[in-house]
Amino acid sequence: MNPPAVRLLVCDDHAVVRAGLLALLGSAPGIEVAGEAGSGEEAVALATKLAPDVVLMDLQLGAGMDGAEATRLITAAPDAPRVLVLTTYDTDADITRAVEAGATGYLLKAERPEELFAAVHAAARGRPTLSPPVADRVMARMRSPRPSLTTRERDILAQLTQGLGNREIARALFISEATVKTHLRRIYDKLGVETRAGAVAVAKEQRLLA
Amino acid sequence: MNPPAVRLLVCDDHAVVRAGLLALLGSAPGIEVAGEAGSGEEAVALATKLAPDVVLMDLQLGAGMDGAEATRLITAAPDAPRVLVLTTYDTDADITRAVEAGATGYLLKAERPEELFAAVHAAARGRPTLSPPVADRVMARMRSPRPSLTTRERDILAQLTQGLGNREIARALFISEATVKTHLRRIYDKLGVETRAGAVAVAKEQRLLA
DNA sequence: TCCGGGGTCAACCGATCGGATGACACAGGC
DNA sequence: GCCTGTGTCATCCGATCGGTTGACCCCGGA
Repeated sequence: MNPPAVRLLVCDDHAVVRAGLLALLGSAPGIEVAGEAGSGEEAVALATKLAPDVVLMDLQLGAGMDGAEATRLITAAPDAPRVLVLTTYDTDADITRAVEAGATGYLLKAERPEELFAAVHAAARGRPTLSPPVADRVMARMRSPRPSLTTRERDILAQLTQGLGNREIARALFISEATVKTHLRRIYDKLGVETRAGAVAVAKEQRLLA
Repeated sequence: MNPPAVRLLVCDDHAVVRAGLLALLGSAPGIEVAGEAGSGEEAVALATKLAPDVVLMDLQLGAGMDGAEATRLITAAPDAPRVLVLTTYDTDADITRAVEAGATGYLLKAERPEELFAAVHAAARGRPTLSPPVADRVMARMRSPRPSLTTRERDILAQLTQGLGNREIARALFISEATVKTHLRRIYDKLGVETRAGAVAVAKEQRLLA
């Protein structure tokens, strides 16, 4: 006799995609779709109410709570369900945030459906799954120590992406222009750029900010 | 007796999403999924080979041909199928390019599945469908004459997002620095920013390029 | 305890940018 | 034929930025 089906909660803000996932997963062997959520808030609520085995979570959820935050809240509960992230992007920042938030696995939407089914089952047993491109990035990160920015540098960068000048950034963060310049220099070095425009481009490209 | 089912070709580069759409649409009344494509090139080829009534097209297709280009090629053929764009984004640039490429409708993935079914049937009969947010943007564009950049201004902006200085941009485009500055000034005015960093941010944010 | 990383600040200088203005050529539309 | 939009170029100047160097404080780990 087969083990009981994995009870699954699907969270994705795009109704069409969500409906597609429900239709797809509903027909998968050994998987039972327990519910669906269109926002992070809803996912957190339903995770408690429905007590599924696995939550399939998109990271980009439009307005409101994002997928990483929802994952954090869901996995914080005692006897929490496993969270399997299913998203489009494989940037370092996204992966890191998801894993730190307690995700059990990280799958790309570009993955084959069979891989998704397998990952859901694996997650139910607490076994992690990473899409190959994601695994590559994790490995690469291991090898190259830390290309990441400090908290303060991210603050500066955030202001920079608003198009503010040094004086305005200084005022916004209650520090001197000199300090702003110091941070900017380090940011340029870390990002491998020479100008503020380049820094903004890299920041947006690699999603370095929330 | 019912009319024959609408024959549909689904194009999306994310295998999981594509499989979900197939599962979803396969169970919809009056719709028959004729095939699926994971790239623009494949979609163009299958559009000819399968001669579907409607092609459901994602705009972001990762590497290779993008959805707009595929739409252009598909609709260029005599007796071509209708192309219904189904995507995540509702930026002016995306909408404009899709419509210019010959799309019959523009739906967001956030739309309800029933709307998608209705839009597919509408498209089969040549009737356009626009998601409400998309319609809003089109209307807004009608009212405010010109928020768009000229070809040359986009060239400049593209260089700017590489973090290049005025001199480098000038050399790259074989024009003088003075000309670069003139274009930049107009770009700033159009985008409502004051600095190059701000311009890059807006460009990335609103996907004004590529 | 010493050391290193993170965060803060200062002063100086050359290079670059942004602002303002004016000009010319060419295209297409009225 | 005129006018508008686009693309090109120039000059001048003040403001800002980027580069460099040096410094101080705090904290936590070796």
